[in-house]
Amino acid sequence: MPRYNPAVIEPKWQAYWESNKTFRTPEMPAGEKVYILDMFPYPSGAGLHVGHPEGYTATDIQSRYWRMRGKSVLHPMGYDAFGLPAEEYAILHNVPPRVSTETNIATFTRQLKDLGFSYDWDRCLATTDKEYFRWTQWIFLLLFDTWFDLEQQRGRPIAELAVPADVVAQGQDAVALFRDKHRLAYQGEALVNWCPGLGTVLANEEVIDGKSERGNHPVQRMPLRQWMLRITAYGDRLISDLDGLDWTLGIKKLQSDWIGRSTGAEVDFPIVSPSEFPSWQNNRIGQLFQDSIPDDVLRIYTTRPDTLYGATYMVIAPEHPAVKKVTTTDSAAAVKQYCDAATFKSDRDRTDGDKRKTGVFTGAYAINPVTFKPIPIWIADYVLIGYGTGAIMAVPAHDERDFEFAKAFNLSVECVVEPPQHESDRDKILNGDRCFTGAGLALNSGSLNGLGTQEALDRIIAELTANGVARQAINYKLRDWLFSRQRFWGEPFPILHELDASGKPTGIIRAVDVKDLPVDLPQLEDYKPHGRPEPPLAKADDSWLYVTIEGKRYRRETNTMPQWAGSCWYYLRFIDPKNSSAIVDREKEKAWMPVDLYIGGAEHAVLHLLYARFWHKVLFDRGYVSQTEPFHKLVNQGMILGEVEFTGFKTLDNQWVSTVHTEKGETGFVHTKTKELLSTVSVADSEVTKVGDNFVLVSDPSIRIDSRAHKMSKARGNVVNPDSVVSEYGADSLRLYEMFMGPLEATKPWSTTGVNGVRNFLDRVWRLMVDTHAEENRLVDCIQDIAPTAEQNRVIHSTIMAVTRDIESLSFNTAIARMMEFVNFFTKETVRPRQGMESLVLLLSPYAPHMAEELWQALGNDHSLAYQPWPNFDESLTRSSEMEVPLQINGKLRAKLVVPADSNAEQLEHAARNHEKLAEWLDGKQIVKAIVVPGRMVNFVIK
RNA sequence: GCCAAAGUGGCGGAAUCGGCAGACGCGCUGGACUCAAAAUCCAGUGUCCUUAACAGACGUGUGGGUUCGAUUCCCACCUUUGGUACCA
Repeated sequence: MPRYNPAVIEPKWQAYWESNKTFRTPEMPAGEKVYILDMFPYPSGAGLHVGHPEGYTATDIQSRYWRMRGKSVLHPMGYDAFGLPAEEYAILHNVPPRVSTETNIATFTRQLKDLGFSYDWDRCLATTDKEYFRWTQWIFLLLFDTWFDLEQQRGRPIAELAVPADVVAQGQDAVALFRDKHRLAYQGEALVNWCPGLGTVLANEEVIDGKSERGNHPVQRMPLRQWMLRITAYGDRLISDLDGLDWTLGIKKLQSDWIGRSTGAEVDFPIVSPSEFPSWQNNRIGQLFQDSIPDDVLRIYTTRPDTLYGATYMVIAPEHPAVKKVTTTDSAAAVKQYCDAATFKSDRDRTDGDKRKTGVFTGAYAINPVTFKPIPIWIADYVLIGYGTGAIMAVPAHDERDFEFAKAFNLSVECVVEPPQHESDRDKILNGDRCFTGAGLALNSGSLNGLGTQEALDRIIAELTANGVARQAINYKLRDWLFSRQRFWGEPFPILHELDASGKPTGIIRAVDVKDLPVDLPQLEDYKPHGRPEPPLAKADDSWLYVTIEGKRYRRETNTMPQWAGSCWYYLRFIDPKNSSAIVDREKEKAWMPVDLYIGGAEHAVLHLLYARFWHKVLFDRGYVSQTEPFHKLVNQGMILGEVEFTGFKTLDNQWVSTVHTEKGETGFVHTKTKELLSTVSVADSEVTKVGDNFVLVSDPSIRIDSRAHKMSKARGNVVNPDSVVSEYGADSLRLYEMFMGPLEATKPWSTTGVNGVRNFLDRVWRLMVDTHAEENRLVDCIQDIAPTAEQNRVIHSTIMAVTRDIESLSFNTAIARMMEFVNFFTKETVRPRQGMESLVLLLSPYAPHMAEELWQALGNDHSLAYQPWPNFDESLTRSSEMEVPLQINGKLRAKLVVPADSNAEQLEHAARNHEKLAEWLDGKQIVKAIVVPGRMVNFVIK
């Protein structure tokens, strides 16, 4: 047989697997199941990136391993294909997004198949498939049909929502609007990034410094009718259910911080004159705190109601509805100017860079409901309209932000929490010259005086609740999910807006009947934005846009769903991809869920995983899935960087500058002292050397050189294309290399010589078994049907043991190292027992499946090894009869001792005391203590 | 600023429980084979000092600590990477 040639072997086995449907998954698991899932890719025009095969190989190894261990394995692949790039491409080239998407999917599929992944391709799906998004729309309708019962903490059908009698009395339309307000999918006004220059709405990521990323046009924030999903209702469950998941603590914390639950109180501050206050207060006593905010108050949210006595001013967000109402005529001009400026800043810009506080006084005052004193109402953009009530009480003595603002605008600071004795700067704090945010004893706080922070908190909430001016409240940093996009290439909403005789919306909406799903996208001639903040679907023909049902005319919803929608439930569809009567068959769902192992990039740690968990919980509440959580174990693979590069810096007159004297300026790297712009120069390996911890120029060691791996990017020109790696080294080498680079979770640099190294290993495996000099298929003569020697057995069985253990703990790099040791050992053996060779082939098969199949065939087997039982090991054969034990004196290694492996502590100590090399160390010394760990070491403590 | 992860040879990395630091691979050096080269095979390869050799000292970002013994545990600090950004 000839030399190892992946270009021949790999297509051969890919064709074999495909035509034999080797990896077809049964409808229902037979015996134990395991569901192993990749985060499916967005099929971009650039094709597969070397980052993709990293996670995909890891899951493929797991899948192939568990098949050989006899489990039913579900291992599917699909495409997250709705989204912006296809639409941008359409605008640029006038190609319908569906066409470019299908081209890209074909490329991705070809590339994935070239890598030999064992997906059940019959289950492949794309979120853009009509039969798929039909069910995405169906789930939206389920969200639309669900309200959240706070008492029961679960979603229930909208029909079960109790409608108050006074609403019922107002008639059918009132009832409909009441229900619409409680649905998990509801319409609301939300601020969007409207870019008049581009004539479109932009995502937050597309806005940089208040300008559009493309074209640098100003972007304005304006409210627009949007579909929202009430994810906040599930906030508590999304936090508490993290407990049972096998995810890293880091990701769990990230999610729980993102949800950001806080507890505190809502408090009403009346906007009345001091003389009106007593009557306002009297009216409130004994009253229930209302959901709707009365006209004469500012409602605030605080986590520290115990500091209420220290509230010396109030701040409302520039977008707060009360701005117009409270602003006095004298302040009107300044207020308008400030608020207008704020609309041109995104949340991010407001907080970016220096944190100098800005604000403007409204001229108005509110009454502090505990001190009864009037306090000024300010407008400042450090208060966000989207959190809490969009208004705060400012307690500068005990909140850093308020303190900064108070100092900037010379507002009074009153200390109401006495810091503990050990706190530094106590006097300053008590004088209001420093801010203190910790817990302490209440001070200058009426009935709270002397109470600890927690007691004061409980007491004040109780008092104010009794007085009808406050109530306990919970808030989340997490906002309701803005679910609509003013884009073409997404799922249309299955929603109709009723029109009156003149064609105006009546405000009444209805869901498209389930039997009429899917609502397909209309054909459009032109995808370009039209200059109004309105979605492109509004340009569809009337035949698509308008619908008449039971004599009423409706206009279709023209927003589309965001890219997240399709990825929220694809893991369910893989279980039953062809089902035409349900999202997934309930029995199959019960049998296959949850996903046992989910591997993907860390960039989805928050949003995708949070959104999918939310949908899953709604499906659970409504009885469509059997478990509360979809993804049992989650692993994030690390990023693969480009090759390590050495970079030096030079001035314009070509003088080297050591990296010690460089820093990042606005337009590039500059000299620390002169601020002169420097050019970066790539330096060859041979021109640098390491001195101490740094690399320096060989020609001038005073010049330090930067050494690092950068993210792969087109601009830098360090992108590695998997296709070219496959054609040069083979898919098995690529797979093996990506697993050998280091731990799966780690960020690691690419290295072409490293790929060469694993290819070299595969060549050695080949030559271990195949006679490369023979013309025909022939094994080497060393392979014999003979029992392994004890030493060979030790290698065989300890390799099986280690590789098995490492595969289960996802430590693929060390598993490969063990197989290399195996090959190094047997290469030297002139007699190679067939059984040992077969074990190696099976161990290697999840990593390098093509080569393994080829060798398996060469060893005389006539069908695929995909379901061949995983080799067993006998632990007793891994142990040798003798072992080497280190001997230490005072913890330092001084000698080594060969003893029978089963020596006990006594024998070990005895042998150690008589070891001739230790004699010189022990001579004239006294052994104070002997530490003997059988099978490990001996240590004598001497004096 | 805050949160998280990580710092080990020339490089990527390894080291189940606190017990021989540097497995495995790359690179490098030498040797065998060859007319020669490639390929392959074999051997060596942390630093320093010394030696004919054995041996020895130092060594896992830095500084402390706990321990018979620390890459591993504790404290403080430095650096890098990723995330986050006034959430009251």
